Amino acid sequence: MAVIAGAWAPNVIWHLRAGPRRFNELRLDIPPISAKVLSQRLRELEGRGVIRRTIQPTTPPSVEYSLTPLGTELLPALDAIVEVGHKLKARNRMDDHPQG
Amino acid sequence: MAVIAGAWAPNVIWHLRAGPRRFNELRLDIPPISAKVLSQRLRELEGRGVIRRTIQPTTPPSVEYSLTPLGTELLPALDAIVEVGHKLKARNRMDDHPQG
DNA sequence: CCGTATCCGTTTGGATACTG
DNA sequence: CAGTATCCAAACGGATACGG
Repeated sequence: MAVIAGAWAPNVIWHLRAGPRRFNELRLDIPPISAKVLSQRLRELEGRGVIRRTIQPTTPPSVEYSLTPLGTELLPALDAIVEVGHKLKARNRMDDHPQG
Repeated sequence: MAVIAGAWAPNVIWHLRAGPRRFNELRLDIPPISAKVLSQRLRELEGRGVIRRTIQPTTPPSVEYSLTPLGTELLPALDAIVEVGHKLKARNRMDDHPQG
């Protein structure tokens, strides 16, 4: 499970699902994340082979992060967990307010 | 993701996949887990609706933990994550030892 | 724009001892 | 057997300041 460990790691993976994103784009995608933590997570996920870091030779240069093929395999799993979470929340609301 | 948060939570879920287990059985299933943490995780997972706690009126009485239907839905997701982890480990070994 | 370094409060989990 | 209470060290993440 270490592969998705750390605060915001699943969010980072999730926001890369549609294609490459830059550092500051990810910061805006995941509002309350700090630069420090985003940087840490990106480096960890890169070290584990979940994401790839690419420096684009544009003017000005920019850095892009994207999922590796293996990283992409995590998406359905994260989806499934989130969906169970939603069902659980709905059920717990019903327990508290039986008319819901 | 809070649904699987906390140390050993995925292991607890995993070891309930084949049916109910008792407290001390889970302790032995997950060797380095402490009673305190196992107790905490069981209580959290129960509170979230992932597992169910049942007191068996046997002699002596025993306590059994089992997955709820929603908890069972987490198994394929955990499987998928673990499998990606295995592939990642294999790939990283190859990177370090190109003949592997 | 893309980060890193430092400080610092909070949370976590382990060890141990104890209870019904 | 099935936990709970307490103490403690380590890890974590946030805020801030700073560098390439």
